[in-house]
Amino acid sequence: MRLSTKGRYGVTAMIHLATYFNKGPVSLKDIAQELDYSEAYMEQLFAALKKERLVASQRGAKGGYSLAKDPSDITVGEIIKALEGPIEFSSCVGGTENFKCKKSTHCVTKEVWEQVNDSINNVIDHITLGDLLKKYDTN
Amino acid sequence: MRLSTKGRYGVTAMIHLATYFNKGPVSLKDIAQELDYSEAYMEQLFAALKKERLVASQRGAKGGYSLAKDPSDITVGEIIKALEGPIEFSSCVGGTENFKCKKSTHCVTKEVWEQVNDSINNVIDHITLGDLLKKYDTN
DNA sequence: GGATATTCCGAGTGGAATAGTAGGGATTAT
DNA sequence: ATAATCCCTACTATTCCACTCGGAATATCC
Repeated sequence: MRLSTKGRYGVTAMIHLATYFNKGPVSLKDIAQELDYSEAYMEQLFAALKKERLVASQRGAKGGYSLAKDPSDITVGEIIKALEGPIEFSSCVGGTENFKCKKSTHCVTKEVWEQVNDSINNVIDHITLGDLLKKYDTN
Repeated sequence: MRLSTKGRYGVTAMIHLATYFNKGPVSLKDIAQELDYSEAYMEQLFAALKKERLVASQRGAKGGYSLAKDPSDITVGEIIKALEGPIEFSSCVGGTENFKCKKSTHCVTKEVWEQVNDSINNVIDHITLGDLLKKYDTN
C-alpha cells in the first residue's frame, strides 16, 4: 500500500520547478540530472502534468517546462492525481464496482474506506507547492 | 494507489468472525463460502492474522478460527497492518531508504508523506470491529 | 483406531502493473 | 542549417498480486 514512483518523482520534480518560477523554462534534461531520475521516464510524467495544465511547455532549443500557475495555486493532491489517478484506499467506494452486499458486511467496510480516502485527500489537497517552498527556503 | 485485496478481504472476514464471537470456531470453508472468497487464499491471510494474535485457531474436525480478543479490542488498523505491513503512502519515511537529500527537496516532500501516513493511521487505528458490529446490527 | 474434517506449511504460477527503454518526429532558438 | 528540446508510440524487464496445489499435522467422531 504505497504511492508509486510517479507520485513521488512528480511532486519532487514540481518542487524543483517551483524554485525556478518566473525564471523561464527548465529542460527535462536538467530536471532529470538534478534529481537523478531517468529523463525518458520523466517525459511521460510531464506529459500527464501538462494534460492537467499544471505545467506549460516551451519547445525547441532553450525550451523546457515551467509551472502553469503560481506555486501557491498548485496542490500536492493535484500533482498526485494527475499522475496516478484518483486516490482510492480501497474499492467499493463511489459505486463503480458491482459488489455483493447481501450481508451488508461490505457496506459497513465501505464507510471505513471512505473515511480513509477523505482523510488522505484532506491532507494532500491542502498542501500547495507554495507551502513547501517556504519550508524549503528556510532550511 | 489502493489497498490490495488482502486488506479488504481481511477486514470483511474479521467482521464476519466478530458476529460469531464466543460462539465457537468458524471454519475457513464456511467463511470462504459465505463471503465468496477462495478458501486456499484465505488460509494465507489467516496465517498472518494468527501470527499477530488477532485470531486463535482450533485444528481438526469442528475446528476453525475465532477472534482472539473482544471485537472492541481489535482495530481495523491492526488487521490491515497484519496483512499488508505498515502503512506507507510513500517512502523516505522512517529513514530506511538511503535517499539523496543534498538539495533538501526530498526532505520537504518527506513531511508531506508523513502527514498523509499519520492521517491514515489516525483513521484506521480508531475504528474497532466493535464499532463496525454496532452499525452492522442496526442495518 | 480408522475415516473425516480441519488447520498448517511451502512452493509454484499466470496475469497485471510498475518502472522504465528505445526510436523517431515536430518545433524552435541561434 | 543545426542543435536542442518537447512530443508520441511502442516495447521490455522486473516485480507484485491473487491465487492454486500438494501434502503433512492434528483433532473429532463413530
